[in-house]
Amino acid sequence: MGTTQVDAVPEPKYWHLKTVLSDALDSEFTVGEILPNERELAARFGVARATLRQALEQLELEGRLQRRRGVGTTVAPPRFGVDVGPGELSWPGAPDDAWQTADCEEAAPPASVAAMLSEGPDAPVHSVRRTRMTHGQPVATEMLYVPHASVPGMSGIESAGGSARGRAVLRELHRLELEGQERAVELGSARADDARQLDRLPGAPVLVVTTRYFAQGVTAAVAVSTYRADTCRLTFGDTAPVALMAG
Amino acid sequence: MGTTQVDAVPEPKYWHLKTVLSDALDSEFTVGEILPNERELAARFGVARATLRQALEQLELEGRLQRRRGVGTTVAPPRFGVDVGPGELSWPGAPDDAWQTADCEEAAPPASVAAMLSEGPDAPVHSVRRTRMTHGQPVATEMLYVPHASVPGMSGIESAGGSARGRAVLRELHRLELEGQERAVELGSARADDARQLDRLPGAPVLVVTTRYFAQGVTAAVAVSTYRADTCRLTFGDTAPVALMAG
DNA sequence: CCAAAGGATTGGTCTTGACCAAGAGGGGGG
DNA sequence: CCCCCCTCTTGGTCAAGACCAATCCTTTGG
Repeated sequence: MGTTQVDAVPEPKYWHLKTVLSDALDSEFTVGEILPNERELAARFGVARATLRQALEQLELEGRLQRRRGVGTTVAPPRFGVDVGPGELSWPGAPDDAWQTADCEEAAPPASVAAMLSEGPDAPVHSVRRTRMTHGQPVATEMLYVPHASVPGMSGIESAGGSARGRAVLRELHRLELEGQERAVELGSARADDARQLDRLPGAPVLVVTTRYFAQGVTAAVAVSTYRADTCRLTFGDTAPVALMAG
Repeated sequence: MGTTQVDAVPEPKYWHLKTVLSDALDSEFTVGEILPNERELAARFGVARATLRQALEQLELEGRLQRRRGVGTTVAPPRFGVDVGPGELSWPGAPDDAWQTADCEEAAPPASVAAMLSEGPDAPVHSVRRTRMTHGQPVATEMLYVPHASVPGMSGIESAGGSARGRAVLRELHRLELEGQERAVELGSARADDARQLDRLPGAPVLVVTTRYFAQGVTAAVAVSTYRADTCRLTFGDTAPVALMAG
């Protein structure tokens, strides 16, 4: 009766709260500033802490907030523009933006990767792990799967694992003449080991970039790169002009 | 004392639960099959419903599950491989995979887009909305922002809004000789209007692809494409061989 | 025979309250 | 003066229960 007809589709509280907080972040807070703690915020907005947390989780997913246990919730800086193209294997690595460490073992690749390898799912592969740093922060961790057949020059040699062997595999790969690649991006949640590398909790949202490199007609390597979705915007190369035609 | 030393870092219940469910999905369920309802699952595993839901949300984020209110939770099919490159504007649209409808208005672009336009943030732009369908399902919705200056041929003409005008803008754009593009992918959460187009709830995780098209040295158009993160794997072109050099 | 009404089912939202674990910071002992 | 330990703060996890909203399906009435 007296109520205006605004509530045709009632908005969830956490959704409205997210909007309010988002506006407040734009107008009343600066990057790095710390917000009041969750209990106080919940009280201030007159909602349960669980509801408030639902709003905060949304904002964290969008990269607006950063939360750390024992510390507090801070306003996140804009996402890094992280260049991922045309293929990390060919990327020299600019200063303040480079791949670090490259451990290597003989772990079997996951089924989804094994299916891409030309040598069959049981062929031996090198598994090289490396981590990408930007502005002093880890933004990605990658598993590179290289069939032994792709780098025959070092098979059997350098039997020790670790970063020395990993770098050797990468060196051999760079000698190959890569003919092309296939690439896919999808959303995932960080496994426990990836989360540790990325300084996040298990299950944190990540962008998974799967790159398949071709050489001499076969799959020379498969890279599965896991980027922090909260801090990264993936960009694709510095736009060498591409031929586009009219429809 | 008597406890074995397994619990160095106790695993959250929802995380363990997610693993158990994930394994069960692989071995005991088929795509499309419906799971027991949340209350029963929670009882079966001896956890609170909130905890069970936390595990289900993770699995949904990973595209393993699909949940619909009033219906139930079903096992999701593998993600679609959706081709997004080298640029939707140049994509003819295969059968069963096409852009539909193209409504057009004069809405002002968001600040992040306005900043990319060469004509300044206040220049008039066409805002074309279209939706991409795959296998009968909506997988993406896009807002295309085209400065009036980019399509002078139709300024003032076809003053009516709607899909006719939208298609006219697209037609004019195809006549341009595009010189290149910049592209970025990031994680976002669906706004209310996007969620409606994608048949999802507001806040659903989406992959936002921002493409900037260049023509004659200026930004001819900016496309913001919003893909359902639960059902899509973004792929980039059918791999025209790329020149890669050795390090 | 079809359409409207109504109830049962299911996931979505919200509350209250409790405890746990990671950091930060202060105070005391070496 | 430095380092260790304790405590406090903060976000993370978990429980139990209530109600809401979308959907499906049966029943009822035309």
